[in-house]
Amino acid sequence: MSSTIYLDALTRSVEDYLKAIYRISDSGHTASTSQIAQVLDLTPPSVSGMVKRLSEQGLLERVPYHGVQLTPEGRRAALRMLRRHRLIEAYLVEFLGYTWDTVHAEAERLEHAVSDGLVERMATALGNPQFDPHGDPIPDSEGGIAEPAYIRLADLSVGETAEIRRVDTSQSDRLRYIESSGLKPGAVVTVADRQPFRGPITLRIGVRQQVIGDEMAQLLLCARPVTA
Amino acid sequence: MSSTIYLDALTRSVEDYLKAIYRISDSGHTASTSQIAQVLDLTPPSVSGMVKRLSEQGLLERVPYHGVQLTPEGRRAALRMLRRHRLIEAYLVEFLGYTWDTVHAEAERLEHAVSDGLVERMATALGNPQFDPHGDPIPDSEGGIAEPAYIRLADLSVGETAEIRRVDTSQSDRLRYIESSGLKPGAVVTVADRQPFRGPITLRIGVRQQVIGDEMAQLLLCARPVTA
DNA sequence: TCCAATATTTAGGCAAGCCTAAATTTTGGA
DNA sequence: TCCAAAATTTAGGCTTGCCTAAATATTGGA
Ligand SMILES: [Mn+2]
Ligand SMILES: [Mn+2]
Ligand SMILES: [Mn+2]
Ligand SMILES: [Mn+2]
Repeated sequence: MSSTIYLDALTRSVEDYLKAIYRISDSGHTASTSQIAQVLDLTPPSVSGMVKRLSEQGLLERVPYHGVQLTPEGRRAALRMLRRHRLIEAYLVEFLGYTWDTVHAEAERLEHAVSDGLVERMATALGNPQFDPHGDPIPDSEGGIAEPAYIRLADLSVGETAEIRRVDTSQSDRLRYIESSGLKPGAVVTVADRQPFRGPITLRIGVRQQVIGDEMAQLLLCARPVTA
Repeated sequence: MSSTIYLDALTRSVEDYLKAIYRISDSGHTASTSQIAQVLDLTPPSVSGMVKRLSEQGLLERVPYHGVQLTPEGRRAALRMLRRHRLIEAYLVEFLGYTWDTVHAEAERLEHAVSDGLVERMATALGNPQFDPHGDPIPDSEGGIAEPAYIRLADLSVGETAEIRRVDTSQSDRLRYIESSGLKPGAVVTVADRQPFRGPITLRIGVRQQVIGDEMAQLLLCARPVTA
């Protein structure tokens, strides 16, 4: 078997599969065929076939009918793609006038075409940022990643204050709404009211007030204030 | 038949075929199967098959056993790729520290992944340049291209003075040699001596003197001085 | 004019990646 | 415990794009 995998010989499809599987199985868990199919917008049989090939290549471990998990090699490849994707997003926003709601689609293609060298040049131009425009952490070039544990805004109690740090979506319409509501990463909010049954949440943002639904509140990842 | 071709639905392979055919058939001429195969580093049967598909798609006209020619649609697609390729090269050199001998390979991949929007943003950031780092003309976004008629340095006579404007190679070793000899676009040279039988040419570059072989002299495209 | 060398195409095959339809396995509720 | 619904895999097929080997067409020199 191939003991070393040449990460830069992977196809676009394979790279997107590995990213998807990484995303699904954030904590030691397993990714199912249908979850992968949903994320990549493919049919389950397509995923089933690809996943078999990837396990033969040593990029993931497969238990038929029970899902897959990345091997260390697969994980390395996935993190390499995440670094690329997020640095590209940051670069396009910083230097080429992109906005956070338009940058994802562009990065989704470019991530497969840039060289390692170009990625590092972009990182240098940006000053080696830790986070992309959505607050997603950027893995370092050795494949290390810091995944801070955030709380969803939907889980805060009335009276709590927190800073929005990360946004858990790449859908343009959601992102535009979040921005127009003043809820981008960096915003500090206080929960003024919460209606039961996943009802609307009323926030204080500075002097303003803003009501948001549960679906949006689930997307906003926050950190409680530094207990100085 | 499809009367309009969606240029942004072409595959990477197809885009590279069209560029290659455009390059080969610079003047109304025809591109042969083996020429295309050589440029793209493929076997003639592969080219024969692809070329048949492309002619069915209306991107080129094919006379079996006698070569192909781009249709207006095919030409449009080829020029679109040239614009992308050359603007990407210019951008990487201007803003990301690339050198002219390393930039081609990167652009060869990125040209297929960028969106029209990104290309135009790069063009704007650059101030809509007319030429890339190698002196290759950049087609405008409507598909117009100015191909100035240059003289090869190898065709200048003793005593003639000319400005180097364009370099007809993308090979890194050649480019590095040209740069180290002070023969980049912009350099003004005078032919001091020419040996017969495609022998070495001696140039004066300012106060310096430089001897180059015929192979190199063929790559350097020049303009005679403005006859003020 | 003819024929051998050269160029091109045709034939047949393969891998990657996708699909639909059918078969099989797992699972959760009665 | 059992069985129907849901999840997954298998079977079979298609397109793209490449290859090698064999057949065919073109061409230039004797
Ligand atoms: Mn992608
Ligand atoms: Mn992001
Ligand atoms: Mn290319
Ligand atoms: Mn160039």
